[in-house]
Amino acid sequence: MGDRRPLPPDLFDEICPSGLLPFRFGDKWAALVMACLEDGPRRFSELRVPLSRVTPKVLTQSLRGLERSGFVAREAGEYALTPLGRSLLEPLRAACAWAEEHWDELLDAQERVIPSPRAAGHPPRPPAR
Amino acid sequence: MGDRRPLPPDLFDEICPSGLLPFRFGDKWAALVMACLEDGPRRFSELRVPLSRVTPKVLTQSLRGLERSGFVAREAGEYALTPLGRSLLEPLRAACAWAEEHWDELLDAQERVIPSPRAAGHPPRPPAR
DNA sequence: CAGAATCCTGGGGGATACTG
DNA sequence: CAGTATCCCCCAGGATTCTG
Repeated sequence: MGDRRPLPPDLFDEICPSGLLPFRFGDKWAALVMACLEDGPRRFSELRVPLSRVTPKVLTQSLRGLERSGFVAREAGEYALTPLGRSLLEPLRAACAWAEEHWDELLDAQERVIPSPRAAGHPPRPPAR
Repeated sequence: MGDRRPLPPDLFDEICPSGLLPFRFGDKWAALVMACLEDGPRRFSELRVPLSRVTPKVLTQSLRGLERSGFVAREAGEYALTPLGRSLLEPLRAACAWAEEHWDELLDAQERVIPSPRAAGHPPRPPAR
């Protein structure tokens, strides 16, 4: 590892903590929506199929957010990835690959519930896909 | 692009939307904390230097969250990345690299504020580092 | 079909103050 | 120094209902 110099106070001085940083990008469903648009434009109703657990309002919100960020464009009722959005798929894939690769470690960590405040949380959802 | 087959309804069937997926991982400051631990273990007060805008309570929260996820371990007042946490730095880096590479496009999108509900948001923070 | 309007709730996360 | 304890506010995001 490095040299253990003290951390400079201005390391993140004016940085918006995770504003434009694509970790923690978009809202809860954004990543999934992006994935759905991978193969080409989709209409609202098409998106609702795999995202059946998302209410239309929330899906709309998510899409509007992605539009505002410039990742998705809507044209004639069709949602499509912009070039920028498509380029974002790359780091997204990397992240997914990482998750699959470390899936069991992630679940392990979930198990050995460290004394969390609100304990007795959700039972870990079974993996899928 | 692909074949435009309809999206299968079970595409994300049992998936926790972005639960274990490292996009949208942790809380607001998690990524920054991880970055601070890159060069080796740090004590609470060391972390507070670059994260001066984060209150101790919130920083603690963030650290506890990272512990519970198995990304950070605390030992004798020192916080350090676990192997799992360290491995997460890779996709994180990829994401950061992407952000830097598309910085101007990201800002552009921010500018041309598409008719958002609560308009007149924050002025875009200037980039740093 | 493609949303918009309305209502409601949890908890993320900031400010401030206090403690072992 | 390394956190807790309180208080509080906002808003993501879900349920439900209504509309062009």
